[in-house]
Formats: sequence, structure tokens, C-alpha cells
Amino acid sequence: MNDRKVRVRFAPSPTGPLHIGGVRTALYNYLFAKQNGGDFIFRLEDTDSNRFVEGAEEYILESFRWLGIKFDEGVSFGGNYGPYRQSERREIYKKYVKILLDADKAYIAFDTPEELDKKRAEIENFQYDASTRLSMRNSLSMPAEEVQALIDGGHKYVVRFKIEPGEKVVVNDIIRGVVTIDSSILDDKVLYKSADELPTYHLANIVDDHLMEVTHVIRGEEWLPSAPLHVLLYRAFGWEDTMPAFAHLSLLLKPEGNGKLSKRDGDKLGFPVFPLEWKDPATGAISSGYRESGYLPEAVVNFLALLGWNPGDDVEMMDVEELIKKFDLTHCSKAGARFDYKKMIWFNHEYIIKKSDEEVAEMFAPVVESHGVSVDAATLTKIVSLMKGRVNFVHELWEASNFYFIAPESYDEKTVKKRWKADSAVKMTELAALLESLDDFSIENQEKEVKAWIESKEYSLGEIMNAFRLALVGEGKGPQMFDISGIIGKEETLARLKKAVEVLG
RNA sequence: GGCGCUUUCGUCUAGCGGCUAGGACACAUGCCUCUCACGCAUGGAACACGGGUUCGAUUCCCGUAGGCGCUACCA
Repeated sequence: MNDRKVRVRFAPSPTGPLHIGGVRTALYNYLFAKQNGGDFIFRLEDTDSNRFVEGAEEYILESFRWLGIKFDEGVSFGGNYGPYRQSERREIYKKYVKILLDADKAYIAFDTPEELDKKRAEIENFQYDASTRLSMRNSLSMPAEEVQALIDGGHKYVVRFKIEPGEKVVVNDIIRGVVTIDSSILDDKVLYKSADELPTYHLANIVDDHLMEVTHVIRGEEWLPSAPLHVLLYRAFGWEDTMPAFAHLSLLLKPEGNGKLSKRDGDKLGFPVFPLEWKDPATGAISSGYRESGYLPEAVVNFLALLGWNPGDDVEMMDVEELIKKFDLTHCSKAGARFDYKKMIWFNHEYIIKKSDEEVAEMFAPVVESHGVSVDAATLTKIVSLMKGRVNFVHELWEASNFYFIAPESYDEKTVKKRWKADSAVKMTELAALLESLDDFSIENQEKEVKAWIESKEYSLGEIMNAFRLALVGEGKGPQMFDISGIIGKEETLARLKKAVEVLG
């Protein structure tokens, strides 16, 4: 059992876009698999035909491609344990349902959903279990011939797991330790529905994990209450010796207020809760995605890895290789983690700085182009090198550095008031004359000549530079002045100076 | 309601019987400076509460309170 090859899976339901919490679960599975030289499986749990959403599967796959989380096998990846789409495994589940039925560990029930709803309305805390099952319409309470007749007559039925009450069921969780529950509180879960000939999550999950030789089940905490049921299922099948180890991850909580993280929180506070932008096929509503919002996949991965886990040291910036090396399920926190989107933004900032100027320039180029500006790669790279440390997102580079590409059309009022003095026009005209006389317009030479001139005239550095900045930028921001004039060039610099003198007087 | 999980600065967390309770984000202040940022430095800021166990509890146990989850023919 210990020498089995590590195999883990991420098994979403294609009911819509992948939630960021799901992304974290997948990431932890991935890190764990890679650390142990194991396999990472992508399985699709599409056993609820009513909730199928067009495009969700491709969305999920594309999300992981963007994040760099790679699967070894599964839907669209191939593998020897397929099919990996549960809707294509009907015959397999039927076989195992029969095994349970034949062993008297499950039974057939005819109660309709409506009848059950009625029952729940009538009786407080009604539960379909050992205490009530004999008063319901099922193969335990009805004669065999009648059951057969109903089935033959095409009546829809479900198969329920027959849970023996009064048993202490123990789940050994890697993160939480021993969790014990009394089987009496469990209900006779529906395992299979004849209506669509599909199992429910619980049965499909156990059968697939067993058949696919999954060794570790790493999933969200919302599954903890049903883990005992799953243990009981493994036991019923006689698979206890190869039962996977469980690790239930704490949930992601709203940044503020109560409850788990939802799409609404993102909308309200201005951060995405989905990896990619998603357009709801039914309503047409658009939900923002990390990718489209300008987050770098490595920043998202780094941030998510640290939300509920930490390496035990003070290192926070880690690439995926390092995460794989350090990841440890036993160091995962047990309590839910509030989603700290401000820290997410900080990570993005750090990763932009970490990237080469060339790489960032390449990402920035389409943004510049979209503003109808064309600029050569070398200049753009130079601009990026000056500006990238000042932004949290690549697209913010435009707002931060558009003065490189476009001359100011107006001058910020406050800055004018503060930086444009009565004699500024005269001094800027003098500065323009000096700059025009320069054959060498390099940043270094401009600085040398202009500073010498300021000194000889006994002007203050500030008054000249601030007015100069206002003329070139239109407001009081930006890097060192000669890093601006040097890049936009002599002609443009002189033109902007001239215009400022004309407009501001 | 029942069952389970959980509880260290505002937030993410380190801590695994003896610490001035550490780091990061955020915040504040200062420095840098031709501006705005960045960066750097400094600072404020936490063991939910009550009982035990122990020479000694943030740490172990039991309660209470809060938080979270589950309680479907959804996953």
C-alpha cells in the first residue's frame, strides 16, 4: 500500500467557470503529485445532466493551460484508466451498483422527489435512514415481486446505500487527524438514479478513485462531512486496503463579512474570482478573469499556494519548482482563509519586477498599439525598464508612461499653480535654446550640460526641472527628466517646451 | 435544529510547554529625491473566553462563545 505510485486527481463538475478555490485545490494536488513523482489526473464529474453547462469543460482546461498546471492523464490528455468523463462510464457504475445490491448493501427505492419533499415538509428533520426506510417505498419494505413489477413497468427508481446505524466511522485526515462520526447520523445516500442511468457523486467518486488507483484524495473541506460515507463505501466494496488517504483543505472566505468567497465579493471589491473571463451562455453575463485583468499566472499560483499553506520559513516568492519542492500537506492550515486580494496585487507587482524588461515590453506592446501608437521594441523596452517597478499591472504602464508616446494636450492645474512661475516661460525658452544647441542629445550629455547651465545661471535645480517636467509630461510625475527627454528625442522635447511656453505663458 | 471542522496582529501566517510571540500584505511616519512613484528604514498592531493538567501554558485536555461547512435523485 505504501509502495503504490502516487496518483491524485482534480475532478470538477462542468457546471460553469472554475472558481478560484477550485484552482487552489487543483494546484495543491498538482504540487503534491509532482513532489512525489506521481500522476495528476483530470476527471470530469458530469453525473448531473441537469447542471451541464456548455463550454465549461474547455474553460477549465484553458484555465489550467494558462496557469501552467499540467495533467498527466484524463479528459483530453489520454491515459490507461479511461474514459475519464463520468458520463461515459455508465456501464462501469451499473456493474458496481449491482455488486452492492447483490450483497444487500444497497437497495432500490421508488419514492419520488415530490414524495420526499412532502415527507420533509411534514416531518421535521426527516432523514431517509434505518429508522425510516421501512416506512418508505423500497425493496426493503416491499415484496420482491412488486419491486420487480415496478421496475419492469418502467418506474423510475434510485439505489440507496444501506447504512447500518450505531457504528463509529473513523476518517484519518492528513490535515486534521482522526475524525470520528456516528453512522446513525448518515442518511441512506442515493447512489444511482435510473432516470438518467447515472450514479451520484458519491458512488462515481469511490468507484473511479479505486479503478484509477488514486492514492490521495485532496479536496475541499465541504467534503469532510461525507468522508465517512465514502469510507463506508470503500468498506462495502472490500477496498479498504487500497483506500486513498484523505486531506480536506480549508475553504477560501470572503475578504470581508461572513461566508465563503463568491463571485459577488469579487464584483463588489474589484477583483476576479475566476481564472479566466467567463461569459455565461444562458444570460450572457460576463465575469472577469485573472488573465484578462492583467494578473500574471505565476503570481496567481504563488499567491494561491500560500493561501492556506506555508513553507515554515519566511520565503514568500516561490516559483512552481520551488513550491513543488517545499509543499507539505501537513503544513496546511485548518481554518478557512480570507481571500486577501491586496496581497494578490502585491504578488503581481513583484512578478512584474522579476520579469525581464523584454518580456514585460512584449506584454505591453499590444496595449500601446491599442492606443494607436507605434514604437520600436528597443525604445519600448527602455521605457519599460524605467517604469515597470511603479505599477501593479502591465496595463497600468500606459497610464504611467503615456507621456512618452503622446504630448500633453493640457496641463494639470494644480501642478501649473505649484511649478510654473512667472519667469518659467523665459527660463524654459532659454532651456530650449540650450538643448537645441546640443549635438549630443544623450541622457548623460543633456544632464551634464543642463546642470552646468543651471549652475552658471544660479538657477535652482528644482525650478527648472519641475517646469521642464510640466512641459514634457503635463503633470508632476514620471522618472528622471533626462530619461524622458532622452527617449522622446530632441525634436519632440523642443516642440513640447515651445508649446508649454505658448500655452502657459 | 443536528453533525463535523475551526479560532495567534485588520488580513495571510510562523510557533509544535519556558520566546522581548517572528515574517509578509495593508496602514502610519521618516529617508531617498528635479516631481510622482518605486525602494529602504522605523512604528503601531494578535494568542476569543472560562476551567483544568503542569513548577510553568499561545502551545495539551474539557467547556462556552464566534466563524465555516454539511445536512438533495448537486458536486
